[in-house]
Amino acid sequence: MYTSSKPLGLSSSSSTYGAPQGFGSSSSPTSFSECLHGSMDYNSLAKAFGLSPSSSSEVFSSTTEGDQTKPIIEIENIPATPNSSASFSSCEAGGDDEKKDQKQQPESENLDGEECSKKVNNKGKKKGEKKEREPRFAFMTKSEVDHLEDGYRWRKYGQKAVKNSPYPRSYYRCTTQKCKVLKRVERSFEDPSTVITTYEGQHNHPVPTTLRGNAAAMFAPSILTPSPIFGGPSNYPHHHQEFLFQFPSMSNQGGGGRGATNSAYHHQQNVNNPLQQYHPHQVASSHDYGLLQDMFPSMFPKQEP
DNA sequence: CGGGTTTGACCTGCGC
DNA sequence: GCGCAGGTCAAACCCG
Repeated sequence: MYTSSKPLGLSSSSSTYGAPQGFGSSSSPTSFSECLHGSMDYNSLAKAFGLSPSSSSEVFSSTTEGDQTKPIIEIENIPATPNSSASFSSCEAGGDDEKKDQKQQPESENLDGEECSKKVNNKGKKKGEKKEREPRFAFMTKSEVDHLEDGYRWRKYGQKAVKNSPYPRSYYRCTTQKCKVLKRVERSFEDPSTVITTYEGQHNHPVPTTLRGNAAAMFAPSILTPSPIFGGPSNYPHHHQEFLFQFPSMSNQGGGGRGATNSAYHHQQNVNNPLQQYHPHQVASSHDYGLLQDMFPSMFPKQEP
């Protein structure tokens, strides 16, 4: 079981987030990647997944036992800092970080030469500048490889051993200039076959088209489009990945709470096409369905009256 | 040679 | 205040 026994401890005080467009404008994004690069703001994401911006870390997960397909995704809500207001406005995000940054500003300005070279952290930072924390969301993926192709190009900038885990955590940042999206990848110590990927921020550019192996085409559309990729050997030319959105508490919105798994959905469904788990006729209330229609029109077609 | 990875050092936040 | 753990930096290294 993939539960919240290992809280990811995500936190966020969002600031500049793109105008909420949601998933469902007429030019509906159809890929997970689009979600990542800013077609969807965090609030919409949170809302769509039944998350409350003011709630603490919520983890939703499940697995389908007894089948080769054991896809898991966790969408986590990243709350604003406890002391800040519940909104995700840019103003409120600034207040908190402001303090941090002043604190983060030692006497480096007086350092010269070699001394300065040791204070690597003070480079390019001036008083009053703040390090903005972007909203994050995380998901778990069954994969044999740590770094999942998501259509974007990433550059690894660090790796750290994780406490209580034999697996290190890797830190990536988008290689596109001016794109500040970060990504952390770690393997679950509870289930080594599960990779936990955390995205922070939104891409401000389209998915690169000239990727090695055309990963963008390979990965992105497959997430939200029911396709043979689920449940079959399939379109993954390079490695094996299994993937599934796990919508939290669709028919019990707000009742789940931290770490509550939507166990009502995670079994007895068509494991060969996990996406069908979330077919509206089966799981979603009308209200949720509306949200889902907005989010994933391809998955939740409009119902004729 | 340019771009990506590795890795040790450093910084910060947080709990005690 | 101290220690720990997470996060970031950047030099060194690797590779195509």
